[in-house]
Amino acid sequence: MPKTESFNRNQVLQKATAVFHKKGYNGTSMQDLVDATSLNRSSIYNSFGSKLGMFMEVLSFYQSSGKDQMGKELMHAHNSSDTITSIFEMYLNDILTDTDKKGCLMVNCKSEMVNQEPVIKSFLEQNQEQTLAMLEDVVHNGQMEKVFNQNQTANEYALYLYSSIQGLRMTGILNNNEEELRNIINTVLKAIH
Amino acid sequence: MPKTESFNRNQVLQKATAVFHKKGYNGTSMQDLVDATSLNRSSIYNSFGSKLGMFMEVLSFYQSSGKDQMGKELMHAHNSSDTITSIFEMYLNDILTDTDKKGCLMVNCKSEMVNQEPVIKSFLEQNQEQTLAMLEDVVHNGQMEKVFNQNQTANEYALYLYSSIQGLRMTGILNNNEEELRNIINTVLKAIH
DNA sequence: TTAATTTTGAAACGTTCATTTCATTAAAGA
DNA sequence: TCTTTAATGAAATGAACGTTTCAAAATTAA
Repeated sequence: MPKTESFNRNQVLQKATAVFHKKGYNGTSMQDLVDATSLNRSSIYNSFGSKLGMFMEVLSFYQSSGKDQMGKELMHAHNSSDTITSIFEMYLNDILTDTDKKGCLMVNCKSEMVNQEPVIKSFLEQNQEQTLAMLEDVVHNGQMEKVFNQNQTANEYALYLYSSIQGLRMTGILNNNEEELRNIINTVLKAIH
Repeated sequence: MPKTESFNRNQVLQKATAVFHKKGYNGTSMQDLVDATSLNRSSIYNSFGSKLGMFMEVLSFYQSSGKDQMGKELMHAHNSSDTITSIFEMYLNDILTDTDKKGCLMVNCKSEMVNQEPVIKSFLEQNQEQTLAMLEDVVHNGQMEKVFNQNQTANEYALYLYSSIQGLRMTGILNNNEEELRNIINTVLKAIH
């Protein structure tokens, strides 16, 4: 009976992600989203409920895109040292190809919205937990393989790496000198080796 | 002849800083600023030109407040190792006392506005240069005193520390566990010792 | 083909936005 | 005191905001 949703939801989310990423949440207007997605204003409200609702889906989309990308990158890693290097290489590549200096959507969102939107805060908390768990796993494996030191627990090193990644992403906004960024990464990774 | 400006400009800037810090640039309305400063709308425009003009002065105010604070902190530091520790202690203290999880105004501003407002981008670039120069100076002194290693140049370590500070400030938004944050700092500082 | 359901388009909703205007009030040097 | 300049208050500006409305068009199962 029903007419089914005719647009490609992922394509729409991709367009919306690009806008939110470039202009931030508060800097993005509904008109921006209408223009970018070529969707009708009503269709956006029918499908996403509100601007915030759409943004939540954009965050999820960005998150799972990042996971997919990481999954691919880590296919070629044969040990924990490779893995952690690949993770940082991925972020480095993101920075170097971010020609308009948008930074990381997740980091930007954290800085803009954690103290304003509880629902966003919750999302970012669970995102942080997931990332920390992933990093802890890698570090733990590396410590078992004796390629990482055991001066600190995998849990402690995971938080250090997480913090370093955020720092790298912030630094990359105003500095995209590959050599200098690689140097930061090397220094960061020395701590765990 | 003229009636002179009657309000205390620094007091006004302090109020305005609090608002921009809490809500971000795009999240702050002129009405918010009128309410916070108890200044008339016209007085704000007479004295600061525009919302962006006021924000620029707020950034300068925040920057010089930070410098003052750092100057005081570093009075008690007797060597380079003390100095760099005090710097990180200062940021840690900022995080632990930031009860409403606003983060760092400068970092937030970087993530929100670098790719939108050239005049803000320029300000942040020169702020970054100053901070890097300060850090490089500390590291250089420490290397001369042989309390820091010379595996990398003072310039390279300065960028690493700068990146680490930004990471710490971002991490502190969702995590204000003092022990865990101290642990990050210790790991960061191990790299240069 | 018909009935059900959704997408679409366009306009309008009331609110808020940053900024301007201007007459009034206040202060200081001449 | 008078003139000059600035601060003030309140209202208005027009544009943009997020959101809603609703009739028309489109699509599908029966």
